[in-house]
Amino acid sequence: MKIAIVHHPETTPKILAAQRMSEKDKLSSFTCMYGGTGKMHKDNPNRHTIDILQQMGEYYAQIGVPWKPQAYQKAIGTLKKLEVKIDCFEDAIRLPNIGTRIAKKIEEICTTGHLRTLDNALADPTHKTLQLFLRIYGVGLSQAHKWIQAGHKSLDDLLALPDLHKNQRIGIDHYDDFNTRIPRDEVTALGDIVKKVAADINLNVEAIIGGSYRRGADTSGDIDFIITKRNTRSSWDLLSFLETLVARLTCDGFLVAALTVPASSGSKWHGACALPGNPLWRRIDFLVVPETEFGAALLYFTGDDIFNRSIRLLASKKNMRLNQKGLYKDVLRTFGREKLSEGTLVEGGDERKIFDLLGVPWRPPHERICR
DNA sequence: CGGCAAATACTG
DNA sequence: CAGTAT
DNA sequence: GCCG
Repeated sequence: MKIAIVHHPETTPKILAAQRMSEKDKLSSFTCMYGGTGKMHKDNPNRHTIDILQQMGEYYAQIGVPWKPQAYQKAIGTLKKLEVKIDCFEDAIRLPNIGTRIAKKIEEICTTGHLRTLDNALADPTHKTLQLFLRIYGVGLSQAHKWIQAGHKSLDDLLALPDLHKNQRIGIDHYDDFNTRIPRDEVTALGDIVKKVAADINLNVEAIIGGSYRRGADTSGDIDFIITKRNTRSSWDLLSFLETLVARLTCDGFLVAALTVPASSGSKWHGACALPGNPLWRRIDFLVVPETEFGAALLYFTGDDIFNRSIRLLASKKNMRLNQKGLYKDVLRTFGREKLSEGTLVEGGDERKIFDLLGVPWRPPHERICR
C-alpha cells in the first residue's frame, strides 16, 4: 500500500508543483511531520529510476562530495511518493526537489535504461577498490584514498601492512561478518542475553535496542543498545555499571572484541559479540545515558538519519536545538545561523514530550523510516 | 550565493 | 590534532 | 544537487 498517499492525497505532479510554492512559509513540509514506513517500494512505477539515482547518490557519498548525496536522497523521496511514472524532463522538473540536473538524468534513465555518468563511475577499478576499503570498520575516505594511492588493491594487501591500526585489523579479519546483515530474530536473541545480564547486575537498569531494530526492520547492520538507570542525572552514574556489564559479557564469551572503550567520563562502548554456536561476529554498541537524557538519546539513536535531520532542522527554525541530550529553547543564532547561546533545557527524559514541545505529531519508531 | 543537523567521543 | 564512528 |  502507498503510505505516502495517506498523508498526501494529492500527489499528481501538477499538485506537487503547486505545493512547492507554499512550502517555504510552512513548517508542514518537514518530513518529520509525516514520517513514513518505507514499505511502499515494490510497486512504485519509478522503481528503476529510484534505484539508479540511489546508486548515483551513494557514489557521490563514497567519494566524499558534500551535499549532493542529500540532494539525491530528497529527489528520491519525491519519486517514492508518486504513483505515476515520470519519464521525461518536463514532468520531472516540475517536482519538488528535482532540478535541471536530476530531471535530465531521469529522462536519460527512462529513455536509455541507464545512466552513463554512473556506468563510468562504477566501471572505474579505483572506485571498486574504494568501495571495498570503505566497508572496513575503522576506515574512512582519507585512509582508503591513501591506500589506493599506495597501490593497494585487496584486503590481503592491507593485512600485510605493518602500521595497520588495531581496529582496522579486526575490521579486515571480520570484514564479511561486519558487512552481513543481522536477522531480526538474532538481534532479539543477542539482545535478550544482554538484558538478562543487565538485570542480574542491577534491576533499576533499563536496556533497549535502538536503531533500525526499534524501527521494526527485519535485518540490522548492528545492535545499538541504549541503557539507562533510575534516578541518574549524569552518564557518570552509569559508568561503573557499563564496566561491570562488559566484564560479565566478556567473561561469558558473549563479547568477543572491544573496539572502543569509554574514557574516564565516557558513556559508550563499541565492540563485537557472537551468539553461542554462531561463528559470525556482530557489531554491538552500548550507550549509557542518565534518565534525564533517555528520551533524547532514544530519539537520536532510533533515527532514521533523515528523520533526525528533519526534526533537528525544525527545532532550529523554532529557535530551539535538539541533540542526543535534550531539547533546548531560546537558542540565539546569528543571521548566519551561527550559534550564540546554548539555550535552556526544556526536555530530555521523555521522547513523547520532545515531540509535543516541537509540535510534531507522535510517530512510533516504525513511522520514522524516511529514506 | 549561502544553507543544507549536530554533538560527542573514541583512536593513534 | 585528524580521522572515524555513532 | 536543490532551494530561496
